Amino acid sequence: MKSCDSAFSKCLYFSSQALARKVEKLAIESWKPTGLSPSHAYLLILVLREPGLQPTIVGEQLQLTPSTITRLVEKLEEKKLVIRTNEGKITNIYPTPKGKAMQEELNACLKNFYESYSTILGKENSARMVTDMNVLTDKL
Amino acid sequence: MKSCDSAFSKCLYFSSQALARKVEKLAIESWKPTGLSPSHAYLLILVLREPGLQPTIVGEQLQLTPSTITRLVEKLEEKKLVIRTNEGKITNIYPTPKGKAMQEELNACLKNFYESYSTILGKENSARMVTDMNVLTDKL
DNA sequence: CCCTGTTATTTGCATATACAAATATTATAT
DNA sequence: ATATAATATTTGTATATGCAAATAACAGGG
Repeated sequence: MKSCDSAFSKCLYFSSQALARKVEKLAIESWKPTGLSPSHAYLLILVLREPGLQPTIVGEQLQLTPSTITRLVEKLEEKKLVIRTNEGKITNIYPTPKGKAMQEELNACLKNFYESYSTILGKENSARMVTDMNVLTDKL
Repeated sequence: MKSCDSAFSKCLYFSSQALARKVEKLAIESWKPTGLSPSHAYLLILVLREPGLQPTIVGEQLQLTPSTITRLVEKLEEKKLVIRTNEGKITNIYPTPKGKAMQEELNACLKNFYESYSTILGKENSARMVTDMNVLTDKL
């Protein structure tokens, strides 16, 4: 069934949830080669770009709560892709060598993911939607 | 932090997830008076409109998997808002009197929710986004 | 220098959701 | 009529996420 035919097709809750789930599925597929879920992958990309990043900052960047960040980092630590150091109340997250080794692959997957949806939706089309959605998010 | 300032603000995964979470929060707030989560509320609204609806149909309407529907219905059954009847492999979901009694309230919350986001985002603006998102979802 | 409030992070608990397998029923083909 | 395929639903299990409370560290005022 197409989502535009649903009884709630005019409802923002429905459309945003449905879209997010569809996109997530596509993302999971794109990141499968890395063995990471999308959110883990995004987190790792962040700390690869800026080693030593604090959980709070990561949370802001990914728009996730601190507790969620803790859980994500724990997983990445188990996989030996990042390490946490603790000084006072401040935690810093660094990529391990094993994590650094994934940089190329992660960027490739990010690109693949981007290609896959912009091929389906059209480059301008999807770019416009992305910025529009960000505007909505920031207004809410 | 604004989502348009995130490192991944150009990424559909990020934008759709962030938007969905924000909208969900707003929805939770809107449906709080009913004591139901948004998805439970939407399910109940559906079976109130069309008593006897089958889980499969509900799943299509809400774009959720059958197992999720089972779990949602279980909760609603615990709360005595719906009942399931079973004939062969077919299950029908009916609202109970207690469920029917909520109809007004549910519609009011639905309206409130709609008002709350269309006030923030503008009526045409949000309506356009909703249809655009549905188009994306159906293309993916 | 202590007390109090603020900030950073983690933990306990609860939730919605999905996938894959199990179960049960119905339809179809030979 | 029986075997096989298709369909509808449920169950077991795993996941990401959030809230509220706990913990820990730091900052400022008296």
